[in-house]
Amino acid sequence: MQRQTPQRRAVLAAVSAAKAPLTAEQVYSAAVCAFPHLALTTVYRSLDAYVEAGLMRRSIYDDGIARYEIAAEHRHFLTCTICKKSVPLSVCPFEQLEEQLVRETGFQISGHRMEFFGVCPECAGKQAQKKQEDDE
Amino acid sequence: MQRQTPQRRAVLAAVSAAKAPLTAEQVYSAAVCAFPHLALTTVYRSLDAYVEAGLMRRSIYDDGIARYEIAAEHRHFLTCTICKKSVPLSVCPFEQLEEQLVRETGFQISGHRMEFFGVCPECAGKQAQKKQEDDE
DNA sequence: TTACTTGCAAATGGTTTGCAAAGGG
DNA sequence: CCCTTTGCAAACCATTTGCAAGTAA
Repeated sequence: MQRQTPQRRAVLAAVSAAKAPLTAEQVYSAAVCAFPHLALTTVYRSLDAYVEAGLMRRSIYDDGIARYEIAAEHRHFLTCTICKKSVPLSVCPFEQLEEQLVRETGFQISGHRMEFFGVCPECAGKQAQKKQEDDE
Repeated sequence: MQRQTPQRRAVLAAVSAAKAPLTAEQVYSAAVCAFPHLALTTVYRSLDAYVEAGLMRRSIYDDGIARYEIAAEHRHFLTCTICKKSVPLSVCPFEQLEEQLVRETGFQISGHRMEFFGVCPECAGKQAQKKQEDDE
């Protein structure tokens, strides 16, 4: 993270504006409006630079695709295993647990990730509907 | 998961014997001894079949590579961000939190994943040592 | 017998890298 | 000016897929 460029500003703006973690492709789509000549490669390198600088966090989801978000925004999500929709959670009850882990393992804990998986109300409704149709 | 084959038995045995989640490559290495003509593709397909059947769980780590483990073994890990070593945790204090999430979101929760990141005692020691050398 | 499985080889696709040109400080 | 950054194209590499031959039930 040594230099400011319009490309990096566009990338940062895109990630900052998002209300959920974005894929590199999504960042590209959002940033290309602000900087039309942008290359996807540059998005990857800018994101890496921001992660390296500690400004963003990178998580690889179960689909194998990485998402990026502002590091300061410490959030957890509840993800529907059917439609992949994510609901951000407000709670993060782990400070206490982290202290305990430090005592037990000697690690200097720098972060954590937690994700719940399940079926959201809409998908559950559709499944029930489908099952009923199949039974007829 | 419709048929039993020596290949699948070898794959299941490898994952069962492991004390930590394995990559497909690692499963292959372990299973090839029991079944020398095994193909990596077959390992992937067998693992998929077991995951589909609910017998195994698949998680993609931050290096982008998937690990497989027996689904019944519900465990969390503490991972060193420097040497990547993982320490399995004994605790899983989330049943209560899951209930709360069901009430708040209406999701039918089927699972979760939680991972802590930090620096293990050895890496911290090496870092301190290196810093001291740099200062001289 | 007859689907399901396997092995091989090739394709896929998100991500990374080499290199010459562009541009920030 | 120097060194980082960019864009393009090509490489990477874990994983997936097509297909013909093999095999469990």
